[in-house]
Amino acid sequence: MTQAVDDDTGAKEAQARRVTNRDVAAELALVADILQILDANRFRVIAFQNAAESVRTLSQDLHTLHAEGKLQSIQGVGKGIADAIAEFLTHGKVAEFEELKAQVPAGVVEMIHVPDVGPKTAKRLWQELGVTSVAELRAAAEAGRIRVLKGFGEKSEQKILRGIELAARRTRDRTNIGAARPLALGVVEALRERVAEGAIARLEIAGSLRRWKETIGDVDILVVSATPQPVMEAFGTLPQVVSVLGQGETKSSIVLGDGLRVDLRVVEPQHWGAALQYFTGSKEHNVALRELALKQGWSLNEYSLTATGEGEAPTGETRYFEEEQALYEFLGLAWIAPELRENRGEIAAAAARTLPDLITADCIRGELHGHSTWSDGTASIAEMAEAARARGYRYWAVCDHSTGLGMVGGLDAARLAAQAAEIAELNARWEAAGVDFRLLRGIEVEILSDGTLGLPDEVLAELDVVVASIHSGLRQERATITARCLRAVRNPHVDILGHATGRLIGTREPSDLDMEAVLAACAETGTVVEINAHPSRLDVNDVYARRAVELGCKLAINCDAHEVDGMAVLPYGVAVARRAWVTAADVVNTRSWDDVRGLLKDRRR
DNA sequence: GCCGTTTTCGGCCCGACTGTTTTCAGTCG
Repeated sequence: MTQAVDDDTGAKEAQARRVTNRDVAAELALVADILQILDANRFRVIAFQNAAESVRTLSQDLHTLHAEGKLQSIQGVGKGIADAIAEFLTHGKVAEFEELKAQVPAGVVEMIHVPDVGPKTAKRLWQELGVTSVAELRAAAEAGRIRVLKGFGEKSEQKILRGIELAARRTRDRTNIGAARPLALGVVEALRERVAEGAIARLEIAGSLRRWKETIGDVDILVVSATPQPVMEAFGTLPQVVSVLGQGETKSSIVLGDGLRVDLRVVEPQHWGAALQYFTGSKEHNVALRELALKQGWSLNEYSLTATGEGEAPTGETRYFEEEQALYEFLGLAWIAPELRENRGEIAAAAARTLPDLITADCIRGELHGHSTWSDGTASIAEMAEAARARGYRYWAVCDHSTGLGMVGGLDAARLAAQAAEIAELNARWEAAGVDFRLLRGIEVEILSDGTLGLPDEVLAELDVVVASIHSGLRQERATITARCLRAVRNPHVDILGHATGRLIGTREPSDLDMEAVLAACAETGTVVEINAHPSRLDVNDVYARRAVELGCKLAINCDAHEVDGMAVLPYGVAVARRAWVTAADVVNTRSWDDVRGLLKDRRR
């Protein structure tokens, strides 16, 4: 359809079409920062922060919701913010926000992202010293110009310089879980080695790592110890430590070499349940839980419940919980798995006893996407199969790249036939030996730029499993890449849509796909949606996986292994599924191959 | 600015640590 563009309205609207959920979330967060510096009502600030977070984790596209007049259905978005979002979507900016931005230099907003510099500090340094950027902040601190201000001293300057240093050290705000988890486990191991036998009675990694969030802000370690002091000292002097941010009687913070911050908290045994709950979060879950407690007449903190006098218990009565589950039960809730604690309906479900029976890693009976030296893998098919068997799998699909992905020397029909002979030979050997394991013939077929596939249909039809993925042209415009993806999904031979958005966490943005349309098409055609378990991908993510199941899709959790150790990432994929409220029944590769085959699209084999 | 098995108005979670103070504000989680 073509339309005359007779003024700049059309151009603006064309530009506005490129506004993404992420853009809106960033804008709302920026407004929250500015409002903080301007010392606005703190609840107004929180409202913008909440709205930003809701938009950021939204599964549906804002443009769609706007067109349907449903912006206010987003949690934390009322009339005011809905109107602002609508204005941003159509015009690319919001008049009211532009006025706010004009009041505070962008560099001052950046300053509040320096650790230990908050809105109050940034505002004073800006207004009293004329500091308007992080660079100027560093210069002022180095020149000793900050200590002259009332309430600041030499240590304040050092703290600011250290904050700038730490901010520069970390390449991004959050660390990928695939990097953070081994680092955290290493800290725990080193800590245990350096304290006396029995000094640590209980220990758990809490925080976003316990919730298996895809990126980790910092690591929270919770400990019960009769002798906290030596534990604290050992923690502060671990070999991994590059900086000690603080050390008190019950709380210490350190920074590791790559900038990851680790907090250690020591609590008494009777506080364990409340403390573990508290430090596991999320903040949003905790706020909702405390509100629920207040309605029942109890104030909740990291130690206990204390009666407010509003309920039946006398004011000041205190309840302690040695286990987390007892705390949840006291509030009338089933225990909630950490992965669900994001305030996405889990508290209501726990109250109604309708929480899902979440999938676990040992439910996985085989995988439907992995590579070998036939394309860009580092191990032979036989080696990969042995690794799969060692993990207790009953089947593993050899899905090397097809032609159409130049750099990895993908398989054409002839090489695929040659590969089939190798697979058949291995399968025959196991069958003769009575081994309950089989390799599946598969392909990771390239979705070409127009939505056609890297191999012809008649070749795909012979295979057990066809995974279709996009590896290039990821930056195509929304309508183009969506149509391309839909065409592949509608191919009757495509069983699984591989790593749909193509994102690489922290380094490559997801494609601008209309995921609602893609997932709906997967549901309609019976195309299985992959959760790619590689921690740099985790694609689809928890939000889309949950939406996929809501729309009626089946999922597959695949490691996309390129080496024998590549199957070790399975827990990350399972965690995405758990965060998406997924049960074993939603995931095809929790079943035997005979059952999986019946669920796949192409039934002509 | 948002929101409602207390409410369309009046709430909106709670504590540790730090640095600079002589009682607390700021920051963070």
